[in-house]
Amino acid sequence: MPLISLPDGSQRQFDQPVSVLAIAQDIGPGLARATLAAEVNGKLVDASYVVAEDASIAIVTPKDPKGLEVIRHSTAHLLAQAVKQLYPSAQVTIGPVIEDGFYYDFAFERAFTPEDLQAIEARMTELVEQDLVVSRRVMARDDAVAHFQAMGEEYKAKIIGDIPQGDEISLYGQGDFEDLCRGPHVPRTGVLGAFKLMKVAGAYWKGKSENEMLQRIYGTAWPDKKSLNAYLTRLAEAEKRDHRRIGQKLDLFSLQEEAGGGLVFWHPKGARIRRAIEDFWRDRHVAAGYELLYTPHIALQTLWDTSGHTDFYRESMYRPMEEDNQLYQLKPMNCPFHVLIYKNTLRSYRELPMRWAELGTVYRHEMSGALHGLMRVRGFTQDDAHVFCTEAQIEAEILEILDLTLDILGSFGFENYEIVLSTRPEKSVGSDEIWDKATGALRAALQNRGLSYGVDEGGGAFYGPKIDIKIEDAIGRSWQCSTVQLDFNLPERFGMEYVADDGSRRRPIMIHRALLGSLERFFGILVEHYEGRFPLWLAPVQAVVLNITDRQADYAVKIADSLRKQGFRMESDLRNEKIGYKIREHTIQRIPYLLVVGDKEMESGLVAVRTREGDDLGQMSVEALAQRLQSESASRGRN
RNA sequence: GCCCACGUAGCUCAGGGGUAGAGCACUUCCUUGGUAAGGAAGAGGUCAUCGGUUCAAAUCCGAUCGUGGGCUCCA
Repeated sequence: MPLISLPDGSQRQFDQPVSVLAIAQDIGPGLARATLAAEVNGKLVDASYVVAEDASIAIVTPKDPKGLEVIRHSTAHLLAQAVKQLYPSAQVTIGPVIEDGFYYDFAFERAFTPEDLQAIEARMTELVEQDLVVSRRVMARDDAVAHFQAMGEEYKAKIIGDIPQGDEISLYGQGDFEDLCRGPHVPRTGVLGAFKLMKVAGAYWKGKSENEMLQRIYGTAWPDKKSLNAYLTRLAEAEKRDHRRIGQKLDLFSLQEEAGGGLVFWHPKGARIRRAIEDFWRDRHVAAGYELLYTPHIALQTLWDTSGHTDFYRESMYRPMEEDNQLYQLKPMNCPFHVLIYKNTLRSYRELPMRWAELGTVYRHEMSGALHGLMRVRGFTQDDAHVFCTEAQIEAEILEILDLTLDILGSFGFENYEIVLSTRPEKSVGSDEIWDKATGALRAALQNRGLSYGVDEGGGAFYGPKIDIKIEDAIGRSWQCSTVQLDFNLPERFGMEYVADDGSRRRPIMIHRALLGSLERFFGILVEHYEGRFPLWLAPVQAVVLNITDRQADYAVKIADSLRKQGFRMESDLRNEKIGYKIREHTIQRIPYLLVVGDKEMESGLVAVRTREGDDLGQMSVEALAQRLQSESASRGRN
């Protein structure tokens, strides 16, 4: 006689055990049709699940995030069924739900082709039309192993072997296909349909590179066609913002095959933006009490032995080069160099904290397959800084760093952050006391500024806890750029000291921090964030003067020169082309202001101003325009 | 590093065992036109590199390099 409590607080009494579906039916036929699964006392179950006792129940429909997960998971099964029908020798492995969709890994003697994907997708659609009933059954563990082995599904058998003893082994069947699965699943294949197979890729069994390579098929699935199309549109939007594409069109940077992979060439326009970024970065750092350093690009390998990099980081370092019977190492990091400067003289507690920053270019031999536009490169410039301080100064220094970070990121239009505090991992150096104190200081600093943050327990580096800050871009993607890490290791390895007020020698705390991460990567993110429409203070060309006929050529040049002398980045386009053509071209180049000069402007001594958004601001004097540019530039796009 | 795909003019791409194609960009000429593409002509390519198969290779095969999507990695 189950008494069912619903989320709205209402209750329903049933004479005998009832299925979730029957309960939904009892509430309304519309709900029954939409029922995918249910949460019974907080546990996610199938629609066919029978409730025998009193319970609180929430029906899961496609509108529910959990419903969407069920749809994606069931679509993954649908994919597996279609693959097994078309390619019986393929073995199924795992098929989890991921962000925006799902994938399924198969062991198959060859790679799936795009044509295969089309065939599989078509078969999936047929299976949806057949509206197969999805049913669940439970099997004893040994029986299940034997069952899958008999079917030739070695991987499934292995997976069951890894399921803890005592756990229920459930199988889901639909038509001729049955798969090991925890569930839950949709009641019928007919409720699926808004899906698309996206791509094939290789993936290692269990994600380990020493294991065999499987064929992974990625797909996306949604409650309805409208959501699917919205998602596909979103993907197309993201592709339009691709920094590689925009970088090419706006002539910002390139990667050169003749130079090697992962090495960035900044073209004049990209370099202008970079300089604007760097100038701003330096000014803010000096204002925040940092000293700016320059250090070499190579150093004796023995330095990297001391720092421990040749032990921990060898595979990412370029091979050393030999000179004068000594090995020199291209630097993958700047830290040891800053440490050397620290150690150049005896330090007093009176000097601490010391804040040293450097735009330091480093080289890391990233795996060829990992390279990606500007986002993952082999030579890049870190906006690196190291703060050396006493234990007592940690919290105050972290506060300073957080303030500087949020100020700088905000200036680039990033106002939403996701902050994670990572604590001590199992393998680590340093005493319990220092870890507790340091982690507490990080936490206190975050709380002091009222910042909400997550905690990644055990996610810190072996040498100290850290705070990572992810920024959210214009289309909601998040990127990790900033990191603040405490380091108990390098000061130890290098024997760093300072003389305390009691005359004793103490070890300083070292804080590593980068705000932008790598200039190359941050630039790539900026390009995508602004879709190449850089705010005025960053725009490589802030305004271009366009003459209508040759008669105004001298006047156009005069206007451009005048503004250039006032510090604006100007161009003039005197080509013998129609004004419409020039406007189109420079609008596509995303130049913020187009200054049109014809006979009328020349006579009145004004310019006609048009923005890249297409707004006509009318005529104005050069002085008025300069003032406008000045204040817009100074605001950095903030109101 | 591993799996798959791709590499043709500055760019975007078509073609494909028998003398290399388009659009845009570029150059020259005509046009001097008021807010997103005026017209004509011309120039431009060892078809990524190296090797193999073939009477003949841009095309087929292999290796290398690079690019893309994943995996892995990312103190």
